[in-house]
Amino acid sequence: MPNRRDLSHVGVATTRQEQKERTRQAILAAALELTSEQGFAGLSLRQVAREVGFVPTAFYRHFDSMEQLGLALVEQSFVPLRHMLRDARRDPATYDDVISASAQVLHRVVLANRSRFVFIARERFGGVAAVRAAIRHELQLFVTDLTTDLERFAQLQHWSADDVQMAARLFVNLMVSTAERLVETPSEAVREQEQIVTDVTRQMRLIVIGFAGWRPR
Amino acid sequence: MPNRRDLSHVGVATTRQEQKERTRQAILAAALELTSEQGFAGLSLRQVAREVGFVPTAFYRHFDSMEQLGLALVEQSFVPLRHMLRDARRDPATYDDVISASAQVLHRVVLANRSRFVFIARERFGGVAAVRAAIRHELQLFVTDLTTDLERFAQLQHWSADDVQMAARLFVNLMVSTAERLVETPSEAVREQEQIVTDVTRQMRLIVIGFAGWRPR
DNA sequence: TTCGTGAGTGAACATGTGTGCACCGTAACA
DNA sequence: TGTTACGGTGCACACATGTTCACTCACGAA
Repeated sequence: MPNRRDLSHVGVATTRQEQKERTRQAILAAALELTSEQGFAGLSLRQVAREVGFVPTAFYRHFDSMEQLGLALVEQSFVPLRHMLRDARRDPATYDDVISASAQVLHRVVLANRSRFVFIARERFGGVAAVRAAIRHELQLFVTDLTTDLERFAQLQHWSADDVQMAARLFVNLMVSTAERLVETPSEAVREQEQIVTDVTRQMRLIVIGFAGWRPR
Repeated sequence: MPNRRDLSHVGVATTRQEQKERTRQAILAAALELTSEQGFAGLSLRQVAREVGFVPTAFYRHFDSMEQLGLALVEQSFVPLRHMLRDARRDPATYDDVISASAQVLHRVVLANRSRFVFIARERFGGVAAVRAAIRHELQLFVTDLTTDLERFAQLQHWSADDVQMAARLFVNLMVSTAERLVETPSEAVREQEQIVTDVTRQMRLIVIGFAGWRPR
């Protein structure tokens, strides 16, 4: 029987698969860190290995290629965003406040996961086609989810399906643009960060006002 | 006296600076072409040289570094967009049609300058910091220009300066997002291209409807 | 206690890279 | 008609890169 208490060093409990998972996470973290400086396309396998404390060939024990790493990073980077939207749906805020609440939640999530959002923004149109496609797919999921959410709103009940999706896309675009704006503004610039939050609040409000006056054709 | 008719080969009139300008343009074109496949950060000086038909060191006769090339590409890529907006201002369309006219003009300009828009979209958050900054600056110029344009609209006369700029930013975001959408949709997919145009038309209309109901705080 | 599996090693390879340097040929000037 | 300035060449260098292969050695099952 294996002795799970025979630790190789202090502190970390180490079964074999735990260790593997841990270095996998280390690879993801290192790649995210390096990508935020130079972009994923300009990232080399050897750089990742060096950052992790690897020999280059050990990389292949975890990923077949850099492209696979990129896809894993997309997956990982969208997790906080998916959670944010899931929570928002689970706990439906009062109608009037939902706008400014959303803006502030977005702000908080972006700040707490800065490097992941940098990755998404940077690689959305970056050099690796497979990564681009994966990100586009994730964003499209948001559009369809939000479309079904919007269909429940009273004001939009008589809209055509096309129009509802158009509105959903407008919101998702706004979310993406805002996340990009937040990410390209240094987090110390508190004043400008707040300006972005009030901007997106007003922009959403402007759009919602538009809802009332919209007449489907 | 130099003999300008003594052409080195057929066809092209060749003064020295004309020739230099021509190869400079060739470099820009080659770089744009290659960037659309792999991103500027992953583009090497030698690749550019190979594509142009150069020896690598000749590159330095035209640009100090790849970074300088990147900045020149930004400058060049924004030209059609600047012209589009200049023309739009010069020839102010009738109020009601200005929206769908703008959408179609944007569509036309993006199609005619596809590779340039790919470059902007890709490098807006790409790996080269100086290039990112240059693109952000150009887009900020659009926001301030559009802000002064919007201030002339009757409906917005009583808005605060902040609100007008917020609205301008919403429009510029929409323009950028739409250009990105157009660019990531194959130009043969006529149906989807048209969907994008009608989407942006409706989205702008939705926002303008919001203008009417907006009450500054 | 034995032993296979598999994460990580280390050397080697062919190839790509940025840049320095001496060099050429000719357009543009005196 | 020289003479020069300069766009482009060719070679060299010291790197960095992806991938191969045979290897170690400890976990974890028997």
